[in-house]
Amino acid sequence: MGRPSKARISRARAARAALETIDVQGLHGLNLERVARKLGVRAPSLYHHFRNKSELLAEVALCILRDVRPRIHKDMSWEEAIIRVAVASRREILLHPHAAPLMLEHFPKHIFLERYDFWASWCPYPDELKMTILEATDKLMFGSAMFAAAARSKKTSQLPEFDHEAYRYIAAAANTGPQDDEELFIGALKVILAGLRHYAENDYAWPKSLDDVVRSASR
Amino acid sequence: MGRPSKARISRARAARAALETIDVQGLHGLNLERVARKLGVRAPSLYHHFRNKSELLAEVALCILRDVRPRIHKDMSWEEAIIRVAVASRREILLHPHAAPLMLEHFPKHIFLERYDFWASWCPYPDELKMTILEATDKLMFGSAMFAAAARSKKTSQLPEFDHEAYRYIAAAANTGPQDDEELFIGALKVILAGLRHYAENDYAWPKSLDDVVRSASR
DNA sequence: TTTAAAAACTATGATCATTAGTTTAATGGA
DNA sequence: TCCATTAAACTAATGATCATAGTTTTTAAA
Repeated sequence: MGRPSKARISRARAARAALETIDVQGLHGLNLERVARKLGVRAPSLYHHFRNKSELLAEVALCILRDVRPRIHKDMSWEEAIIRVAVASRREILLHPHAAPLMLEHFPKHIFLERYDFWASWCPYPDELKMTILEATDKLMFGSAMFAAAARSKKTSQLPEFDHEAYRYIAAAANTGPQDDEELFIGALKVILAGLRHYAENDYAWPKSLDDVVRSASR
Repeated sequence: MGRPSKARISRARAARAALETIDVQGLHGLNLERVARKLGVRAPSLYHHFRNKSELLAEVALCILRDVRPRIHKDMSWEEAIIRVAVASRREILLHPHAAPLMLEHFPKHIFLERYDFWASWCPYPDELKMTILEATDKLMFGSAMFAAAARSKKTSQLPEFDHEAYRYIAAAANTGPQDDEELFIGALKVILAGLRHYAENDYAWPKSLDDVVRSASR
């Protein structure tokens, strides 16, 4: 069989096929033959569209993050918008828990540039704070999503089974707070937003001994 | 060659050998033969100490996190302690950037129980907030560490090269704030701590439309 | 109409995790 | 002390899977 009259593979279709395979079989269950078969071809044919497997996986990561479509508009507050974007991103990642580790190795940095710039133009805080806000919200989102995904992937809970007598403080905390992953995450985001409203105020005296930690950072 | 008079392999020594290999050759450069050779044995011998490669990798993850030894004591404030623990953990992960992805798949949950319980006993905020604080600080730490590690692993910067004219807001922000990874991270932590001091106050009116987001969380 | 590129194939190679079966040494009970 | 069992190494082989080489057929451009 030579070249078909119509191409059976495209980067996008291949990425979708790979993602579906990952969703069902897990990341370790993914191999090129499975993806190819889903497209009606054999494995080596994929090399006409991707240099190697890694490039296909990068396309999968892109594919997931492109599906993030938060419902935001300029009528809502900046704070609400940032929460909606974060929650939408987290949900999209958790739609494909087995694929989450791909985000780390194949993060498509460029697709967030536009979003970051939009945020930066909207954000009412001084320029010096903006990168800190991005660090706080974005990294929290990814951290939270990654670990929730890992737990779902392994079908375990994030907190292990433990002796509630031996660890009574953590037991008390776990029983009292939000029981839902996402609620906990939104709570954490709100703490950050609350912090921003006050962070710039002068009466924030951080312990002097902390200066050592900070100073040793920029070595 | 049969059984040697003294065992050449132990789980701990194997994990160290694997970690050193990963540090030098990267995660993809790791294979059992390399680890075995470092211990003076051949690959199949490792199977007397680990069920499979995955179990060895889990030991590596444990190995890294056990090395976290923050300098804290009850004389310092709770806030300072939490920053020191977070920074120490982040630094330890970044000592082995190629190994960072292992944290995700093989996170040894149990080793943090003790630490969590200690925090929970010290933390001056109400029980309902404690899990939220852990979510915020821990997930931020991991998210920040993972992405910094990924960037170092690939020898790229976290923010891609971009057109400073086209994205002038993000350019302005990037030029103004802290230039150092870790400083940015500490700033984000401080935002969280500042938020905690105010979070419980009643006068925090979150937009009503946010309720939709939160409600849809606990579905 | 000829030619080059594109897109598929089959066959093959290379790398690695893993298993099977063998050998030698330590250990612990008779 | 001797023997049986277990531990810890080995060599050899298997099987999965990524990747490349070389072939065939179709499309598209010159």
